[in-house]
Amino acid sequence: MLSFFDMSELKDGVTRQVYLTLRRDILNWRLLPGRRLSEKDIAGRMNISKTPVREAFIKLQGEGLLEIRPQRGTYVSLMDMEQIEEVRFTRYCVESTVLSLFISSPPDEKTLTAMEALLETQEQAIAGRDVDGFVDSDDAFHRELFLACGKARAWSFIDHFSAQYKRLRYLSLQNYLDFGNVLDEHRAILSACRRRDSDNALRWLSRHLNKILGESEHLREKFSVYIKKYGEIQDSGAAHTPIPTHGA
Amino acid sequence: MLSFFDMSELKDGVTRQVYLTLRRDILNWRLLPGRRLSEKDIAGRMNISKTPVREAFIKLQGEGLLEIRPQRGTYVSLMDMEQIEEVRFTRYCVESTVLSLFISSPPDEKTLTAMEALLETQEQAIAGRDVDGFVDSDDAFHRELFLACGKARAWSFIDHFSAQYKRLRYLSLQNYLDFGNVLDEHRAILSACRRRDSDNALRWLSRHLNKILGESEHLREKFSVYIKKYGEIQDSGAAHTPIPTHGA
DNA sequence: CACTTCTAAGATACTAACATATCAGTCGCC
DNA sequence: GGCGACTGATATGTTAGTATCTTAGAAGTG
Repeated sequence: MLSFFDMSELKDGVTRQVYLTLRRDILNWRLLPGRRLSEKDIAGRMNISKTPVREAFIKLQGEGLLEIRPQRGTYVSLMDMEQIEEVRFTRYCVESTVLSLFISSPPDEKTLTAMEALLETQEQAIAGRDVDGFVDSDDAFHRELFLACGKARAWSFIDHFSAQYKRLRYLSLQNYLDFGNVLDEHRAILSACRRRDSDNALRWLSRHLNKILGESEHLREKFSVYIKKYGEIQDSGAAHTPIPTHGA
Repeated sequence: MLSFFDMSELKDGVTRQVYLTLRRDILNWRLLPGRRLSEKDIAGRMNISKTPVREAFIKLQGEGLLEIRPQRGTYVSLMDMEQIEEVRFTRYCVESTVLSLFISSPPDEKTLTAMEALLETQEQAIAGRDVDGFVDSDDAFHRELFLACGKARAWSFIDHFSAQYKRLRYLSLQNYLDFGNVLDEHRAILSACRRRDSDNALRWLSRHLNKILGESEHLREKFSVYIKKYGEIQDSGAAHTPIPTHGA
């Protein structure tokens, strides 16, 4: 319940601290889509001036997490389901190729061991109902795959514009508590890699990345106020309505 | 020879103008890799204050075109060949899938016509030795493909982190004047699309995107001062040496 | 001469104040 | 009552100046 203006630590760069704090709380759903943010307000709460806040806003806008309307206001982005789908598509295009690469090259025992270790980390996160820890080890699992193929930067490209995707994943995990399924999918992918069974590895990866969209149909109704609508008037509606903050 | 502080127009957003001006001149090679930029200096030349310059710097850093060293200085990024290679890899993963999609779905005559029109635009650019115009229509050609498949955002993701790739392409075109080859490749891809010949379309796409790396071997020697070195001391060397500006 | 310390210039990081645009609500006119 | 102009509050956009950090080079020391 520590709200988004914690400021317990600010060693390097105030701008960076603001950025990290806001980013975490948006992905956490402590700051809900559509919520209005104000440079002045946040600067005041954090006892800093507006400029670092403003710069953090700009960075977050670049990741699609904030929408800055010039001279009007800044809002936490609504969930753009079309964008999330295209992130998934892009990611699948790249990651399936990386997975094939990994399997077709000589199996890298060190990487396989590291990935197994991450699965154990995930198990622990499940036991502790630690959504954040689970999400971190999920990312680390996939990242390992890219690193093993010398595609670290390709991962960081994907990671960079996956912010909205991650926000949906967080919601999905919180609501369906399907941690175990994700873990099973990881196990299946890894096991197929060990067997050098490319077909099955790709099948499981596809299922793994697609699942979030399958679930999104269920989420769509329940969380429709947080989802961006097309075809309606773009400048009003849900984005402007005050939304209960349930956390501050 | 109009240098990078032109300021002929500044209708909306000073920050945006600074951003666009700097971005153009970096991709143009009017601002060379390794060159030092100063907030104060640019602000002074443009008769504006430092903040908009600073914000433009941050955006350009996000695209990998600038390197901001806190409290030290801001430099035009050196060419990071490994990053460019991974951009190419990522792009090929996505674009080959999009191309397959385009061919396997019913052929979209409107799109094919539009792409043919773009080829004519390219021909004109070649006739006029207009590198910028050529590059623009090159991008437009590929973008059309993504739009036709409903993957506009996927294109914008790729486009966003392709800045360094584009800079290398500009150099390659200026030095090898192989406009015609690029045009031929586009024609081959389009013609394969018309014949719904997926294999050949993909082969030509692969050749098209790979070419830049083949050429980069030749460029590596001639332009080595502009290329990022790994394994050396990261905090000194070429990046700091004053480099002839040949334009301002 | 080799090495350390000091210093001043100049870079980004940040602050505080001002400029400009937007919008909801109100006033006044019909 | 209905409708358009005005206005105050407040948002971001921009400016100018201050603070802090880094570094090159001078000065001092063995």
